Amino acid sequence: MSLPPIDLAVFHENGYVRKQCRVTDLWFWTTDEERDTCGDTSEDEYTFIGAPLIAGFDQRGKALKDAMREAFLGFFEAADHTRIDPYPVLARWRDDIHLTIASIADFQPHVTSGSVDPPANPLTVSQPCIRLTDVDAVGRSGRHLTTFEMMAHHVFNRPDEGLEIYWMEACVEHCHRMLTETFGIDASEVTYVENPWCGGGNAGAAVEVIVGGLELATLVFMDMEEHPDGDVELKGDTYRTMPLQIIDTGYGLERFCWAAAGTPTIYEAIYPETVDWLKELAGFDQVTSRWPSLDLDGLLGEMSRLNGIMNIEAGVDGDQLVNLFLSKLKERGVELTAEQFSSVTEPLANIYAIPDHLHALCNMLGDGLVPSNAKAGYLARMLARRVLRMRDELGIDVSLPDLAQHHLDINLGGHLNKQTEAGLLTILALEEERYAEMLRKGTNVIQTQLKSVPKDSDLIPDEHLFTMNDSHGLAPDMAITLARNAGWDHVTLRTGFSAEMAERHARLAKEAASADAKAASSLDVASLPATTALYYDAVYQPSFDAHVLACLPADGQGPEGSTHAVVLDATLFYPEGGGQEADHGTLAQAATSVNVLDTQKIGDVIVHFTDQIVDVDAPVQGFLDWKRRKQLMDHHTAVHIVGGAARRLLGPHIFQAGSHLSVESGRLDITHYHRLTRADLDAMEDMANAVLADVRHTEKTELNRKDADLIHGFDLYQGGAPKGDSIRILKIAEHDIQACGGTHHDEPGQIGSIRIVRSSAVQDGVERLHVVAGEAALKYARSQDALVRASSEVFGVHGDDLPKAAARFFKEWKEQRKLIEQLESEIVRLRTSGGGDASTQVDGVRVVVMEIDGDLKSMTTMLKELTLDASKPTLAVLGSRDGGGKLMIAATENTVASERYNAVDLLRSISPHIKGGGGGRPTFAQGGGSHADGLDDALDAARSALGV
RNA sequence: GGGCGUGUAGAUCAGUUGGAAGAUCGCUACCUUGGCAUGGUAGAGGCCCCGAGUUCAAAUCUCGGCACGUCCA
Repeated sequence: MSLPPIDLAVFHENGYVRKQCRVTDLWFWTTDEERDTCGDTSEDEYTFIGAPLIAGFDQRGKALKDAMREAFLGFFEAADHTRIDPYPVLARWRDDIHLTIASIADFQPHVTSGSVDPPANPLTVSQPCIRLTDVDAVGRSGRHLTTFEMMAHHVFNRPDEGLEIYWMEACVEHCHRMLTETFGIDASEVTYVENPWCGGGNAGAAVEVIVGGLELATLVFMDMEEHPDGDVELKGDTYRTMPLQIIDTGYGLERFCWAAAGTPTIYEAIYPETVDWLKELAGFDQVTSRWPSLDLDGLLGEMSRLNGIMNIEAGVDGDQLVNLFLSKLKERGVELTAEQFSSVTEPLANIYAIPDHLHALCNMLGDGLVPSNAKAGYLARMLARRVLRMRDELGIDVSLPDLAQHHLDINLGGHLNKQTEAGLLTILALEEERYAEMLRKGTNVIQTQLKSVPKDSDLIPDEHLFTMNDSHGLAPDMAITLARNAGWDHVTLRTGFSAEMAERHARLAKEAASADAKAASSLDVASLPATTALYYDAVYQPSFDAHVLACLPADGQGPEGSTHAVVLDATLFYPEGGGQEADHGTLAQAATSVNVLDTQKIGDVIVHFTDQIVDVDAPVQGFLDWKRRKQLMDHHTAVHIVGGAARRLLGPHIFQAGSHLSVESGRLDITHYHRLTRADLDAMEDMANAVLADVRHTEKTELNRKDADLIHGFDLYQGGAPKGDSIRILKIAEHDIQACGGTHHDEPGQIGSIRIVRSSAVQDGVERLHVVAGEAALKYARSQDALVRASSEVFGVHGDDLPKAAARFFKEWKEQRKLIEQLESEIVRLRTSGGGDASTQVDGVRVVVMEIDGDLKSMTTMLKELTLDASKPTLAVLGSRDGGGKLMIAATENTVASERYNAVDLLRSISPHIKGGGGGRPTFAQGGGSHADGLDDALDAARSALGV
């Protein structure tokens, strides 16, 4: 079964009729009886270019957006909706996406699943969103943006519970009234297209709102969920109705602005100042003077109308598209060459994309994101690099921080959510440095990569281009430019290469995704009741009484040595989670006591892995390994305190990127754009210890998610998105407030002391702090002392003098090593000059056969001394008893010595005496063996072979 | 999270099949010059990132670690 028609009173009352589109086959509503296309097809051109459809909005840029947003939100407020503040563009409350891609993303997954109440109902919001899927089309299509505001009105109905605020009829009525009354759009310009929506496991009827050939909004009526027994089929999946009915609307703020401005592209409507500024900097008007006959305005007008019907998406082949454009333009009486076309469109595409990318970048960094080579941070770096590349292509000499400063002032009114302006500019300056460094290295990479490619070649082999892109960050077009500069004058980029590379990446990603399928726990505890967690309310209690509900065979699930999985009605044992390791201890029954080796949470049930069986349906007494628990708590609370110190000292971009708490130490990963110095660590350590002294009590509260978000905001979710609808919050005075499910001290002073041992790099943009606290801090200090003591005993100095002594010994070691080399070669000189016993003349060649002390390295030094002087043709055979016997033979190159003797042959003939082998070049051979006592025989064999 | 790449002189980088550690710039001294720019000659400067393994022999091959870079999700 498919969905029934959307037949609403609001359509009939406003003179709409239902028709089927002859292009897309979709059903749509229109006031025009004659109309046979739905408005959003390859035959519907934009009608608003140069002829705005929305009157009364004469502003441009930020002022236009502000006025438009206010008109929208004001309309829905007047219609009893509550206006809520937008959420961050970084979706920190979710673990499935990095960026907020739609207004409904604010409420997923907890509100849309029904487990948490929405902040208001019905509500209206204008949510800044970022989508990077079509990043390549931005600037070129005239309408694509990576960042936009999705204006919306949302309703969450629960008809089963009698909560029905409004559904399709009222929703479309609101929409229609707003379009025609608030924005004065003629109803004849508006078509409503029925096009069901599905995604992410949900589906529902939906209406697309098309105005002037442009999709201004989508109204989704989400009331179904994917289910095998569902009776509605959409795009191959079956769905059934669900208890929650959600209205998910999305109105494109920037598209409303465009329809009101009627500019050739959307970018001129929302970023006019930046577009003009960049045009001036890039000298765009020179393009016009280059071809005086070219009607630039006419061309741009036709192009933007064409953009409405042409499908410019990422991955479309560039050359094909140009040809298509040229032929379409020709049909419309605009004739120009491919060269003229690209010299107009290429710079414009960059000029349009730069403000868009800067907007996304400022919003992301503004939310406290740190650029990185992985995860969300990489998205920011990619955008920054795209801006820099486009800037360089335009030949504009303005730094990235200056571009951002301009954008911040003009298009954002100086507003950043969290990050400071100085912080933003610092981060961008660093990104520009990295980019410049990458380009500089690129020139070297080109040389090594293309060594095997002839200079007159037309094409660079694909493999080289892939490597340059994937491993060195040089995009194919950039690699071509660099190659041309480096002397490969004729190389060009093969048509369709970029598309192939994207495919290749997609394929690799798919393979990687299909490769990891993790086995879930096989223990079946789903039928057991949720275990009552005692560890939050009684953090200092070491023992408890409980009742055994189940004792299952461990079945290889637990740690080594565990035989059974025990479930109790309540427990004080903390199961591993939130980076904190599990509690250990014992369970005692009458006469027996078993060890708890691990504790895990499976669903709502806490499982104790034990080394023996316990009686089921019987009382039990549990005892924690209190020393272990206390140490884990020391580290956990300490890590919160250190995290707070980092945020206060380093800036608002510090977020927790992960943590691990064990008995030995605590690890805290924080986002930061610099490597940390010891001075940074010392400052944090001082502040952390001051907190121990100053803060008497921590505050632990439990709030439902809605209130937690409202009261504390999203900085709460440092350690990732919590799962349930109830949030535990740990507050350490004003120093640090976080959602955390771990066990914590009531009194920070219990920790004693905190040491930040060192920092290391996890990935670019993430620093790992190694922390020891309490007993572990003491242990650490002792082990450090022991190191110093042991080392200073070796040198025979006092611990304070250790660095000086080590430096002196290292320096002397180097000097003496040099001296030994000199002396060794001096010995050789003495033993071989002036007719010493080791040296014999044979027909004009000095033949040296001698045993020396030393390894291969010092032997080569001596051989050099002997054979590198061309005025003294020499054949030298050196032997050493080092490591089973070494032999080394060399002849002075390009002399009678090298003509007469072959070092390799000679070596092979004598090396059996030391039970070894060897090889090398005819003038230089070396080898070794395993029988040092045979060295004399080997050297004698050499002497007799040489006749000396 | 996955893939790929790179760690060699103070700096930037070469280093072929495992077989004698190199270039350019910089540094020091000397020569050339009235002085400077420049030019010339000579020299100093290396735990070839760290640790194991294979081998007669490892900067080079294998494994592990550390640090950095890059692409993708």
